[in-house]
Amino acid sequence: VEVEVVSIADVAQRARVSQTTVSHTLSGKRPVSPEVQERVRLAMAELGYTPRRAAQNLAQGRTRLLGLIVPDISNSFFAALARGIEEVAIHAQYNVVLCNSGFDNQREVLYLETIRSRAVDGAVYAAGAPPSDSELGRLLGDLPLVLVDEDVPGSAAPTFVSDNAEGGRLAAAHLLGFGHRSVAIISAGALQSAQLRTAGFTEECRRAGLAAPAVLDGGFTFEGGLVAVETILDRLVSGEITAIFAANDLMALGAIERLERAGLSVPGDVSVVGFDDVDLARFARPRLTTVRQDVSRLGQRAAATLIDALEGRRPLVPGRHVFDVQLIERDSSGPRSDMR
Amino acid sequence: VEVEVVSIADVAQRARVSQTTVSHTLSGKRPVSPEVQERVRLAMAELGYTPRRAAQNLAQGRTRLLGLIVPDISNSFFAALARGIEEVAIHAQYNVVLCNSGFDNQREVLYLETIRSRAVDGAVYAAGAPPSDSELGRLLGDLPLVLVDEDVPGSAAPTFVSDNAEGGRLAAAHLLGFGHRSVAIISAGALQSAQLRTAGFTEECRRAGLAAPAVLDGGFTFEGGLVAVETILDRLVSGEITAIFAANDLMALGAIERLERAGLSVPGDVSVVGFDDVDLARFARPRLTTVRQDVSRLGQRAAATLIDALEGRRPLVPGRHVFDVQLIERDSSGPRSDMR
DNA sequence: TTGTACGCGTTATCAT
DNA sequence: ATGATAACGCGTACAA
Repeated sequence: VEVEVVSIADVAQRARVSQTTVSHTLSGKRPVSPEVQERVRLAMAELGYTPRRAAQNLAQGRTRLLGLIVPDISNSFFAALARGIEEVAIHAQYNVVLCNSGFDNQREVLYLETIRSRAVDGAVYAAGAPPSDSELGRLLGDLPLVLVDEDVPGSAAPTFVSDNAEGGRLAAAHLLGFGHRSVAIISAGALQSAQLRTAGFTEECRRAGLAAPAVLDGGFTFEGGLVAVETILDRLVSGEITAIFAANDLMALGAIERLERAGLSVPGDVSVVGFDDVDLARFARPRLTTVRQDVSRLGQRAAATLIDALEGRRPLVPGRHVFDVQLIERDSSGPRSDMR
Repeated sequence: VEVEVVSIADVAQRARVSQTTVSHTLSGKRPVSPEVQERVRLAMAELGYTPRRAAQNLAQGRTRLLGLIVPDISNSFFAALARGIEEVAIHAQYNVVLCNSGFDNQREVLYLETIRSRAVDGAVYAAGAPPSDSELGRLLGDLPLVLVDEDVPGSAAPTFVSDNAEGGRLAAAHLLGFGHRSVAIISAGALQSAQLRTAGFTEECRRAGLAAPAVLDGGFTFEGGLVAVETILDRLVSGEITAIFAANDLMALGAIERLERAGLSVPGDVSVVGFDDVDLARFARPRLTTVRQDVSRLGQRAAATLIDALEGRRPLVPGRHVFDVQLIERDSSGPRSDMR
């Protein structure tokens, strides 16, 4: 079957009107008499006409497409974020282009370049491995951008993040309250969010007169959490370290896995606290004590702000929007063992 | 700061060449002398030129965009699917437009219309609530489409699915082997995949000379699994039904939740087998016995086939590609209690 | 090796 | 209320 492409000209001819009128019948941007409207609609139906997006895009100078850059869509935190963003987008008649960077800087740069080519009208950027300050500006030009979940130092884009430092403090207060005095932190590289969580936790420890906790790197992955625990296993076994704070739930679960494999019980021997409160946290056993972020609100607010700007309702103003977090006490944390 | 738009004409003028030469310097589709190339590249760099995708799209009649329609991106099965597809796409220099339908038929139709407007070059469709046969054809016209995870009856699109019936049989054989004689199935509405899983399971029961199991609906959600168990709680408590097969892991976890809430132990009192083997399955306690699908292979093969067709390498031919499944025995299933 | 000129399908401007 | 025509920015036959 040969493909026949129906253009607005075909419809116009069939309805015996101009292309202009066909266009306006569709957009409603100027009055069209009922009879003509009827003729046009009939012609469109008969021909099976649908306007080509590519042509509309060129003519209107926009695509009604939003870029969404996330480090890992199979991490359910980002999946939930994507869901919230897509939801808001579709209601405003935008579609979302999914960009999964895998925490890879080159990939993120690639996606940012895509964005610069005006393939999308704007972007929501959850950075996993952001380029340097100056590079980011160069890559993006003046394209509307909002940051979510992760600060990008030097960027003037509006930023939507959870109160990571407060989350760290809450986690610390919780563990300190259980009598833990020596805690290890599993953080993740250069990511601001992880650093803030670590900083908040450390600050609370200092306030309690304790030495700064050891900080390990787990790269935000299950595997990383597992390996991190391995490097301090002796101090865990000896009871020198009695609790672990992981900068996300995945690493916390990895940590628990390794602890149990070493015959250590959670929370009997070691308490573990995570961050995010992904679905996994509630299904895992022991159910994970963690700091909950309101992911969908984060995503929805970021997307709504971007769309408001694209629609000319409100310009994008620099600024950090910080969302409350909440400690969810479950079963992976408890009193220091020698205190029970 | 005012936005200055750089077009190919600006570059051409600055490099003192024609637009044609600029275009070919970029595409490499015809030779350009080294000196001229140098001049053009310099001009592009100085002006910060990036070709506009919208214009390229119109000129070339394509967008290098793939649509991906999934029922629920926050279900980690579909998240993994999306990841695999995006991975293949980006390597072939395509981007993915994420469409999350929420198992809502109207939303799916909306997305299919988007596709028809040639916003994308082709689509991967994981149906959650597909339109009727005839409607689908009407909606899509001749747009390249591949189906994944779910059959759509009446569609001629190449389909990539797991061997759902075999999965059902494996689950049944497993439970039958443990001595279970009365099992309930938690299925999901009109979805082909769920029906095939149910059919395979039922077939194996019949082969063993058993009555056909009761079939409940759980809508593929955690909540649905929970409610489904509730409706047969008495028969579970009485020991009349000793095992449950759920058509996906989420419903299996919901079922377990409700069972434990009712004081029934898994697998002590009731065995539960799921389907998919999402991440959750291995983290939940008891760790979930389930039928594993090779999600990433499914997604990758579907995407690769679509892209091959778009690049003109191989046309899309109707046909079902069925992928092997595998029973993963974990801790949520065991011998029938009165047989131990 | 390089340039000219047209087509892609729509929307915006200006005219009637 | 309707129509003619010019952008929009790029790719590419065709020409030189």
